[in-house]
Amino acid sequence: MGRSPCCEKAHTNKGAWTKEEDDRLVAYIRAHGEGCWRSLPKAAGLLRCGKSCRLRWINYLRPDLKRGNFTDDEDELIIHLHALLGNKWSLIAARLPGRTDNEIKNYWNTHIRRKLLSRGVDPVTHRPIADSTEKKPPSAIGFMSNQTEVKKEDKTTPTPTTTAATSSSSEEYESPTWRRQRKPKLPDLNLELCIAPPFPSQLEGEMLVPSALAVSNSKPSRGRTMMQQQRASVVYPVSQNGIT
DNA sequence: AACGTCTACAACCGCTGTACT
DNA sequence: GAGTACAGCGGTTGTAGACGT
Repeated sequence: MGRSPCCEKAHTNKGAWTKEEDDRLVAYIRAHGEGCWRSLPKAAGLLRCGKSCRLRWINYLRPDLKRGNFTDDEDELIIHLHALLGNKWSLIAARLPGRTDNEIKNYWNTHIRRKLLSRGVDPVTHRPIADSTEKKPPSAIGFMSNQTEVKKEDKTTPTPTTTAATSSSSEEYESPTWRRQRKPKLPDLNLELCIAPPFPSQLEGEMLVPSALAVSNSKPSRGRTMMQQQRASVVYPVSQNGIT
Protein backbone atom coordinates (compact mmCIF):
# COMPACT_ATOMS: atom_id res chain seq x y z
CA MET A 1 0.00 0.00 0.00
CA GLY A 2 1.88 2.94 1.27
CA ARG A 3 1.20 6.49 0.65
CA SER A 4 2.87 8.77 -1.75
CA PRO A 5 5.33 11.19 -0.23
CA CYS A 6 3.87 14.53 0.66
CA CYS A 7 6.14 16.16 -1.86
CA GLU A 8 8.88 15.52 -4.34
CA LYS A 9 11.82 15.65 -2.00
CA ALA A 10 14.42 15.93 -4.72
CA HIS A 11 13.05 19.28 -5.79
CA THR A 12 12.31 20.91 -2.49
CA ASN A 13 14.34 23.16 -0.28
CA LYS A 14 14.96 22.20 3.30
CA GLY A 15 16.26 23.99 6.32
CA ALA A 16 15.79 27.56 7.34
CA TRP A 17 13.42 29.72 5.37
CA THR A 18 14.76 32.74 3.55
CA LYS A 19 13.20 36.16 3.67
CA GLU A 20 12.17 35.79 0.07
CA GLU A 21 10.41 32.50 0.72
CA ASP A 22 8.61 34.03 3.66
CA ASP A 23 7.51 36.95 1.55
CA ARG A 24 6.22 34.70 -1.17
CA LEU A 25 4.29 32.57 1.25
CA VAL A 26 2.78 35.53 3.06
CA ALA A 27 1.85 37.23 -0.18
CA TYR A 28 0.21 34.11 -1.51
CA ILE A 29 -1.81 33.44 1.60
CA ARG A 30 -2.89 37.07 1.81
CA ALA A 31 -4.12 36.85 -1.74
CA HIS A 32 -5.68 33.40 -1.67
CA GLY A 33 -6.13 32.47 1.94
CA GLU A 34 -5.09 29.30 3.73
CA GLY A 35 -5.99 25.87 2.52
CA CYS A 36 -4.86 23.19 0.09
CA TRP A 37 -1.34 23.17 1.39
CA ARG A 38 -0.30 20.49 -1.03
CA SER A 39 -0.82 22.64 -4.06
CA LEU A 40 0.19 25.88 -2.41
CA PRO A 41 3.97 25.66 -2.93
CA LYS A 42 3.65 25.26 -6.65
CA ALA A 43 1.04 27.98 -6.90
CA ALA A 44 3.14 30.32 -4.80
CA GLY A 45 6.33 29.48 -6.62
CA LEU A 46 8.00 27.92 -3.62
CA LEU A 47 10.34 24.95 -3.65
CA ARG A 48 8.95 23.65 -0.41
CA CYS A 49 6.54 20.91 0.46
CA GLY A 50 3.07 21.86 1.57
CA LYS A 51 3.68 20.57 5.02
CA SER A 52 6.64 22.83 5.43
CA CYS A 53 4.65 25.83 4.20
CA ARG A 54 1.88 25.09 6.63
CA LEU A 55 4.32 24.83 9.53
CA ARG A 56 6.06 28.01 8.56
CA TRP A 57 2.82 29.93 8.29
CA ILE A 58 1.27 28.58 11.47
CA ASN A 59 4.33 28.78 13.65
CA TYR A 60 6.02 31.88 12.40
CA LEU A 61 4.31 33.99 9.77
CA ARG A 62 0.72 34.19 10.92
CA PRO A 63 -0.09 37.81 11.68
CA ASP A 64 -1.93 37.04 14.91
CA LEU A 65 1.07 35.46 16.58
CA LYS A 66 2.12 37.07 19.80
CA ARG A 67 5.78 36.07 19.99
CA GLY A 68 8.03 37.35 22.70
CA ASN A 69 8.42 36.03 26.21
CA PHE A 70 5.73 34.11 27.97
CA THR A 71 4.20 35.90 30.92
CA ASP A 72 3.93 34.33 34.35
CA ASP A 73 0.21 33.98 33.80
CA GLU A 74 0.83 32.11 30.60
CA ASP A 75 3.33 29.90 32.39
CA GLU A 76 0.84 28.96 35.03
CA LEU A 77 -1.91 28.43 32.51
CA ILE A 78 0.28 26.09 30.50
CA ILE A 79 1.14 24.14 33.62
CA HIS A 80 -2.51 23.82 34.55
CA LEU A 81 -3.52 22.80 31.08
CA HIS A 82 -0.69 20.33 30.82
CA ALA A 83 -1.80 18.76 34.05
CA LEU A 84 -5.23 18.35 32.51
CA LEU A 85 -4.39 17.46 28.97
CA GLY A 86 -0.90 16.04 28.93
CA ASN A 87 1.12 16.63 25.80
CA LYS A 88 -1.88 17.81 23.79
CA TRP A 89 -0.03 20.87 22.65
CA SER A 90 -2.57 21.89 20.08
CA LEU A 91 -5.31 21.86 22.69
CA ILE A 92 -3.15 23.83 25.06
CA ALA A 93 -2.31 26.29 22.32
CA ALA A 94 -5.99 26.76 21.64
CA ARG A 95 -6.27 28.27 25.10
CA LEU A 96 -3.41 30.68 24.57
CA PRO A 97 -4.24 33.20 21.89
CA GLY A 98 -1.28 34.07 19.74
CA ARG A 99 0.74 31.06 20.81
CA THR A 100 1.37 27.99 18.71
CA ASP A 101 1.56 24.38 19.73
CA ASN A 102 5.15 24.20 18.58
CA GLU A 103 6.08 27.26 20.57
CA ILE A 104 4.41 25.94 23.69
CA LYS A 105 5.98 22.55 23.25
CA ASN A 106 9.42 24.09 22.97
CA TYR A 107 8.77 26.38 25.87
CA TRP A 108 7.61 23.51 27.99
CA ASN A 109 10.70 21.47 27.24
CA THR A 110 13.14 24.30 27.80
CA HIS A 111 11.63 26.38 30.58
CA ILE A 112 8.62 25.00 32.35
CA ARG A 113 9.98 21.53 32.86
CA ARG A 114 12.91 23.01 34.72
CA LYS A 115 10.72 25.43 36.58
CA LEU A 116 8.59 22.59 37.89
CA LEU A 117 11.63 20.57 38.86
CA SER A 118 13.00 23.50 40.77
CA ARG A 119 9.70 23.64 42.62
CA GLY A 120 10.05 19.97 43.42
CA VAL A 121 7.20 19.05 41.13
CA ASP A 122 7.43 16.21 38.70
CA PRO A 123 6.69 17.64 35.25
CA VAL A 124 5.25 14.33 34.15
CA THR A 125 2.85 13.62 36.95
CA HIS A 126 2.50 17.16 38.32
CA ARG A 127 2.98 15.75 41.77
CA PRO A 128 5.66 16.47 44.31
CA ILE A 129 8.73 14.53 43.28
CA ALA A 130 8.94 12.68 46.57
CA ASP A 131 5.44 11.28 46.06
CA SER A 132 5.57 10.53 42.42
CA THR A 133 7.21 7.14 42.65
CA GLU A 134 4.59 5.85 45.00
CA LYS A 135 1.87 3.72 43.64
CA LYS A 136 -1.04 5.92 42.88
CA PRO A 137 -4.69 5.19 42.53
CA PRO A 138 -6.03 5.74 39.05
CA SER A 139 -6.84 9.31 38.36
CA ALA A 140 -8.87 11.10 35.75
CA ILE A 141 -5.68 11.78 33.86
CA GLY A 142 -3.76 8.61 34.30
CA PHE A 143 -6.17 5.76 34.18
CA MET A 144 -6.12 5.19 30.47
CA SER A 145 -2.45 5.63 29.99
CA ASN A 146 -1.05 2.14 30.24
CA GLN A 147 -2.37 0.48 27.13
CA THR A 148 -1.64 3.35 24.86
CA GLU A 149 1.83 3.73 26.28
CA VAL A 150 2.74 0.14 25.60
CA LYS A 151 1.58 0.44 22.04
CA LYS A 152 3.70 3.47 21.39
CA GLU A 153 6.78 2.27 23.18
CA ASP A 154 6.75 -1.09 21.48
CA LYS A 155 7.49 0.28 18.08
CA THR A 156 10.30 2.50 19.15
CA THR A 157 13.19 1.42 21.26
CA PRO A 158 13.51 -1.66 23.40
CA THR A 159 14.73 0.44 26.29
CA PRO A 160 13.35 -0.54 29.64
CA THR A 161 10.52 1.92 29.75
CA THR A 162 8.90 0.34 32.71
CA THR A 163 11.41 1.90 34.99
CA ALA A 164 11.36 5.15 33.15
CA ALA A 165 7.61 5.29 33.22
CA THR A 166 7.55 5.61 36.95
CA SER A 167 10.85 7.28 37.44
CA SER A 168 10.78 10.92 38.19
CA SER A 169 14.28 11.51 39.34
CA SER A 170 15.37 14.97 38.48
CA GLU A 171 18.74 13.72 37.25
CA GLU A 172 17.03 12.24 34.28
CA TYR A 173 15.88 15.63 33.14
CA GLU A 174 18.88 17.57 34.22
CA SER A 175 21.19 15.37 32.23
CA PRO A 176 22.51 17.22 29.20
CA THR A 177 21.25 14.43 27.05
CA TRP A 178 17.78 14.17 28.45
CA ARG A 179 16.31 15.48 25.27
CA ARG A 180 17.81 12.65 23.28
CA GLN A 181 16.56 9.97 25.59
CA ARG A 182 13.29 8.19 25.48
CA LYS A 183 11.45 9.76 28.32
CA PRO A 184 8.40 8.60 30.13
CA LYS A 185 5.40 9.91 28.37
CA LEU A 186 2.72 11.83 30.04
CA PRO A 187 -0.43 10.08 30.87
CA ASP A 188 -2.93 10.92 28.20
CA LEU A 189 -6.37 12.17 28.87
CA ASN A 190 -8.76 10.11 26.89
CA LEU A 191 -11.01 12.64 25.30
CA GLU A 192 -13.44 10.07 24.12
CA LEU A 193 -14.47 8.90 27.53
CA CYS A 194 -17.85 9.61 28.89
CA ILE A 195 -18.37 12.24 31.49
CA ALA A 196 -17.49 11.23 34.99
CA PRO A 197 -18.53 13.00 38.13
CA PRO A 198 -16.07 15.74 39.01
CA PHE A 199 -13.06 14.48 40.88
CA PRO A 200 -12.62 15.97 44.28
CA SER A 201 -9.66 18.27 44.13
CA GLN A 202 -7.57 16.18 41.83
CA LEU A 203 -5.23 18.95 40.86
CA GLU A 204 -4.28 21.77 43.12
CA GLY A 205 -7.55 21.53 44.84
CA GLU A 206 -9.80 23.10 42.31
CA MET A 207 -9.10 21.98 38.80
CA LEU A 208 -11.94 20.33 37.02
CA VAL A 209 -11.96 18.65 33.67
CA PRO A 210 -14.02 20.83 31.40
CA SER A 211 -17.08 18.94 30.40
CA ALA A 212 -16.57 19.89 26.79
CA LEU A 213 -13.53 17.66 26.73
CA ALA A 214 -15.44 14.54 27.38
CA VAL A 215 -18.27 14.93 24.97
CA SER A 216 -18.64 14.38 21.29
CA ASN A 217 -18.63 10.85 20.20
CA SER A 218 -21.16 11.89 17.69
CA LYS A 219 -20.50 11.93 13.99
CA PRO A 220 -18.86 15.00 12.64
CA SER A 221 -20.89 17.13 10.38
CA ARG A 222 -19.94 17.08 6.75
CA GLY A 223 -17.10 19.34 5.79
CA ARG A 224 -15.75 19.45 9.28
CA THR A 225 -13.55 16.82 10.79
CA MET A 226 -14.09 15.23 14.13
CA MET A 227 -10.83 16.72 15.27
CA GLN A 228 -11.89 20.17 14.24
CA GLN A 229 -15.18 19.78 16.01
CA GLN A 230 -13.47 18.52 19.10
CA ARG A 231 -11.01 21.38 19.05
CA ALA A 232 -13.75 23.88 18.53
CA SER A 233 -15.63 22.47 21.45
CA VAL A 234 -12.72 22.90 23.82
CA VAL A 235 -13.31 26.52 24.53
CA TYR A 236 -12.44 27.38 28.05
CA PRO A 237 -13.35 30.51 29.82
CA VAL A 238 -10.20 32.50 30.26
CA SER A 239 -9.29 34.00 33.54
CA GLN A 240 -6.25 35.80 34.79
CA ASN A 241 -4.98 32.81 36.68
CA GLY A 242 -5.75 30.09 34.24
CA ILE A 243 -8.57 27.65 34.75
CA THR A 244 -11.74 29.10 36.07
C1' DA B 1 41.04 34.02 21.48
C1' DA B 2 39.84 29.26 21.05
C1' DC B 3 37.39 25.59 22.18
C1' DG B 4 33.73 22.78 24.18
C1' DT B 5 29.16 22.60 26.10
C1' DC B 6 24.57 24.14 26.72
C1' DT B 7 20.22 26.37 25.44
C1' DA B 8 16.49 27.76 22.65
C1' DC B 9 13.74 27.18 18.96
C1' DA B 10 12.81 26.45 13.97
C1' DA B 11 12.09 22.80 11.12
C1' DC B 12 11.59 18.05 9.91
C1' DC B 13 9.71 13.30 10.24
C1' DG B 14 6.54 9.77 10.88
C1' DC B 15 2.23 8.70 12.26
C1' DT B 16 -2.87 9.17 12.86
C1' DG B 17 -7.53 10.59 11.84
C1' DT B 18 -10.73 11.97 8.53
C1' DA B 19 -12.68 12.70 3.96
C1' DC B 20 -13.29 11.17 -0.37
C1' DT B 21 -13.72 7.80 -4.20
C1' DG C 1 -15.43 -1.80 3.16
C1' DA C 2 -10.96 -0.84 1.08
C1' DG C 3 -7.75 2.18 -0.70
C1' DT C 4 -5.93 6.69 -1.16
C1' DA C 5 -5.12 11.67 -0.31
C1' DC C 6 -4.60 15.11 2.73
C1' DA C 7 -4.24 17.95 6.99
C1' DG C 8 -2.76 18.05 11.37
C1' DC C 9 -0.32 16.46 15.53
C1' DG C 10 3.45 15.25 18.65
C1' DG C 11 8.15 13.72 18.97
C1' DT C 12 12.65 14.49 17.48
C1' DT C 13 16.56 16.67 15.31
C1' DG C 14 19.66 20.38 13.61
C1' DT C 15 21.92 24.34 14.47
C1' DA C 16 22.94 29.24 15.72
C1' DG C 17 24.12 31.78 19.44
C1' DA C 18 25.20 32.17 24.38
C1' DC C 19 27.96 30.82 27.94
C1' DG C 20 31.80 28.75 30.59
C1' DT C 21 36.56 27.28 30.93
